[in-house]
Amino acid sequence: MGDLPPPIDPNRLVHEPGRLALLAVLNAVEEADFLFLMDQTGLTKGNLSSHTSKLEGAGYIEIEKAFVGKIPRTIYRLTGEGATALQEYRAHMSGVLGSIE
Amino acid sequence: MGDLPPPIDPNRLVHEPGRLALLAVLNAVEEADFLFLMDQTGLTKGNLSSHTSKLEGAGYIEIEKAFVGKIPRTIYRLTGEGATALQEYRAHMSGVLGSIE
DNA sequence: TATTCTAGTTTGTAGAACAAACCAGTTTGC
DNA sequence: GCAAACTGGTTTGTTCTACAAACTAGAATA
Repeated sequence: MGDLPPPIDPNRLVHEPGRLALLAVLNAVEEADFLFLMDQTGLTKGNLSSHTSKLEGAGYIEIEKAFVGKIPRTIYRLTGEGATALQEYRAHMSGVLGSIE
Repeated sequence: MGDLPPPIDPNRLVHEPGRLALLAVLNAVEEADFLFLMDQTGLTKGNLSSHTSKLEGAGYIEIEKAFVGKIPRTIYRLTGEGATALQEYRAHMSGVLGSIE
């Protein structure tokens, strides 16, 4: 059964499953490339690209474009702001889920 | 830091914050009317109406329209299916959140 | 009988996720 | 050395959906 829930108002930027997956992966590894992120999140290239752009725009991740030899290689990292947002999301949703049942 | 997260694929019908709030409230009280739900969830009338319709369409809640004297009174209840979906969502998201940090 | 209140539903719009198409550059096969 | 295929993405277009505003039917009020 459970108590009445607290106000539910998660950060929508984090709440979206695709982006949550991205942030969670980057939180775990702290550095990843495009293919690794595709593999881990199950996102298509297009979605991964647009989600990473959105997260970069929010300052939650940073994107570093470099070359390894002649092959372009893009590295993604969580920023401090992104880590904070993820932790806040986690705390918020833990509270919500805890009120259920 | 945290481990790599498990596949993240929450039930979208439940994941949407407005509907999650609705389900969580109904899970706590097991019966509620329109105004109580508006108050508890913070949803506007229009959104509450459309979210309840969607949840009813999914079989997650039942809507009983009755009259108290001459005033129509609509009662909302969680169904067994809805309770199951909510518990599954809770389990899924708990696993995801647990993998963070 | 006109006005307002209650309890919703319907409608219109703006935003966002998603997949498909596209693109620049590189490697491989013939 | 030219074409075809692969890498590593970005851009574009469509569909879905949340949201708020406008609407509605009936009841109480004045």
